[in-house]
Amino acid sequence: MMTSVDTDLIRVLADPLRLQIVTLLAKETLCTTHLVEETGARQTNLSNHLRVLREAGVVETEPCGRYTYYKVRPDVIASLAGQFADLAESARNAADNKRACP
Amino acid sequence: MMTSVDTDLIRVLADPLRLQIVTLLAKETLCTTHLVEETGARQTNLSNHLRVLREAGVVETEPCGRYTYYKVRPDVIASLAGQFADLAESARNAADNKRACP
DNA sequence: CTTTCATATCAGTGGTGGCTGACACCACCG
DNA sequence: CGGTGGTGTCAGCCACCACTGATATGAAAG
Repeated sequence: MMTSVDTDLIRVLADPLRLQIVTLLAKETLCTTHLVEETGARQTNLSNHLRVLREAGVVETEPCGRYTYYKVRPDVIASLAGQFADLAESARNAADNKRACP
Repeated sequence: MMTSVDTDLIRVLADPLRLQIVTLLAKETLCTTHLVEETGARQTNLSNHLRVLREAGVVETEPCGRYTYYKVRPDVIASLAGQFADLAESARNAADNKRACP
């Protein structure tokens, strides 16, 4: 039981556009051009967010000619899911574990 | 397979202090005074964050005399864990699902 | 080699959100 | 009842982050 969630990772995913990117990449591997079409955001904006996701280890790149493909790393997302699952499990057990009034 | 995560809920948990509050409350039910001692933050600051957590449905209050006890709602955290688990599952299946270059 | 296109990087800027101090409210206790 | 202590609310300030435009890089096409 760890009951400690990686704050930095959550902060990375807390942005609407970044979460949309991850959701899209979770369905299929895409390159930046596809993401521009899907999200409607500017290329520069997407590139910045992709850099954040890359540095956080959420996505990984795969050059293909002059295109760059992005894919999510499932283990990172699964790890986060596990951390929240542990937190929920801990919360269930702590329901009647109440500290006395001071 | 939903593959859509609640952005607002993540944004609520993306704050370090709020996540610390949730982590503490996942271990035992506490009142505001305890949280002030544990986190070292000002009472006003904590009250503001607790309001955000309350409005997001992450925690619920239980008045006890002139104290107010807070506890986390495990099902909310569990739901979030499930959403991330679905996302990770979707990402695993999408590993070789690559869209053609434009 | 030059052009073109995809992508990344950088500096500047505006808006959102967190922290704080002052104040209001409510429950206990003398 | 009045005092005390716990808690919530509000307005203001400040910092951080997302978005943008300009620019650099790098690879294919002609």
